[in-house]
Amino acid sequence: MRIGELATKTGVSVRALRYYEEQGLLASERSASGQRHYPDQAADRVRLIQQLYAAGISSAAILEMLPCVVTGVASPQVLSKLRGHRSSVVKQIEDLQDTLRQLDSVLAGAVKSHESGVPCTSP
Amino acid sequence: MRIGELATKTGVSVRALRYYEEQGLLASERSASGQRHYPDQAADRVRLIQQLYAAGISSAAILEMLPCVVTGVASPQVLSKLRGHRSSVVKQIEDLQDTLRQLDSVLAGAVKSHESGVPCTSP
DNA sequence: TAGGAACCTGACATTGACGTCAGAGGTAGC
DNA sequence: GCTACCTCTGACGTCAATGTCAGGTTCCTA
Repeated sequence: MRIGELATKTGVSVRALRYYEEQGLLASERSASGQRHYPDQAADRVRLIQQLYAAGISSAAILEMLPCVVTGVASPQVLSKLRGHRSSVVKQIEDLQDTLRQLDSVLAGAVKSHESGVPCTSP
Repeated sequence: MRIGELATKTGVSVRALRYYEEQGLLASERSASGQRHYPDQAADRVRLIQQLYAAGISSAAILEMLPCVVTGVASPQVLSKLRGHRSSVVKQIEDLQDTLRQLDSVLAGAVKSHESGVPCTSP
């Protein structure tokens, strides 16, 4: 498929896809005229990339770990970096759960008292 | 306390604290010479701000919700925004848990096979 | 074969949360 | 009062993942 189709299929912009290629994260075959063509599995890879981005992992780090994620085989160095990312993701989850509790307590208190108190709107 | 102490106490840079004030997130008393002075509770507020930032909430949104988080009273509009942020945090957590599973499956596979296979190092 | 949609490269713009630097003034211990 | 450190404002720099625009080429359908 061409880049536009991949973009609509994955919900990622054309610009972002070209950026992924620029970063070495996503390969493409080129037609004689220079247009990019992708196999079907490219969509999965794009989703994987997005997922790793969402975990706060940089493109350089993704580049490093991507082949391992695909092949399932990693050198010890890459392995330890993966473990590092893993624990950072775990910490992010814990922090977010903390935040969730904060928000929940605010929501609980606010819902109870928003009729009687002085509601705050804009600063 | 002065800004340097607050910075070391919270692990947030002096620059960031001034930025928070610039955004209206953190107030300070000024001495006659113009230096910022903070009460002890400022440290808690800074931590709260950091927590909200970590949840991907923008400074404008934090500014809006901060008084409510402190007082526990919110207007219906702010309340619905808070709910919106809540669900976005929930989604972030779910996404990160997905990523965690991905990383774990990679790690499991890689640990098993990193002696026999062709390890991938740098691209 | 015409014309509009899709694509190309290249380059500059954007956004948010700071980093950093300059030049000047404040604070505190001795 | 000296000295070392702290703080001030203001302004420009950074970084990463895109957005956007320009000027040109390619594809597809009627």
